[in-house]
Amino acid sequence: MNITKALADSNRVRILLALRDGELCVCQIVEFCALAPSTVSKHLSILQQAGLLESRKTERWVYYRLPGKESPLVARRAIAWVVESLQDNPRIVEDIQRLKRILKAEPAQLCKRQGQK
Amino acid sequence: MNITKALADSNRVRILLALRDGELCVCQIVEFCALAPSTVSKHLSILQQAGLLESRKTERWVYYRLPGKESPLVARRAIAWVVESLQDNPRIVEDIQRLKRILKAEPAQLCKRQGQK
DNA sequence: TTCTTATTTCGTCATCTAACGAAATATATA
DNA sequence: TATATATTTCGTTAGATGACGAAATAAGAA
Repeated sequence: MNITKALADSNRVRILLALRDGELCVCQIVEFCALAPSTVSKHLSILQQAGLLESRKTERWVYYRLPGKESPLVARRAIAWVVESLQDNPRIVEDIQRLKRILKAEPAQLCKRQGQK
Repeated sequence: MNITKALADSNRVRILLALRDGELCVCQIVEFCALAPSTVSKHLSILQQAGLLESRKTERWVYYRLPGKESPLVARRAIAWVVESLQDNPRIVEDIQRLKRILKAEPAQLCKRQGQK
């Protein structure tokens, strides 16, 4: 099934957990993952295809978020399982810390235009 | 993580659901999957490695089963999710029907020695 | 012991996948 | 208009994965 394949890559799982506290735009996720934008874009598309992410576009930026209460239960349960299973994982805990730093320290660095607003 | 990778292959997921009603020996799983024994053995080992299966050996036969209540919660939740998500899936429903036929029709055909007992 | 059966391990091959950079697309600014 | 920024699409490549058959291992039965 789509969902299990989407969850089989660790970078994709990390992205899901990074979105736990709210949406992020692609440049922020790219910075978080430390991967090429094209690679991240592909990961995001696989997650969205599986119903594990939703997105909205504003001006030049695309924001991704976890599916809301209207979304299919299968996907939401999968995410719930991932979050419960991994939120105490050392790697993930460190990820979240680092994400907070990224968001605080350099909002203007990531999306250049966005920072100026 | 191990579990998500183990769930990423559809034959492995089918095996998990086939074990929902109780343990099966490898020959029965081989028949069910219609794959080479070596392939099935590898799948079973991956599932067991991930904590999604347990096994016991009796005489010449190895029986695999879903993890019991003593087993780690993470694995049991993953299986619960898989079962809930897929038990109504047409392919899986057909799988279970076919499994029942396999178990009834040719117990002696599968494991030759076992059938004679 | 030798033979049969059940399962696993190993080596090989074809296919899948994640990574990248280059180019295409979209949108806003100069 | 041209330029800059943000994201996606495409083509390529290295490495992972699933399939098989042959051989190894385990455990009775002849």
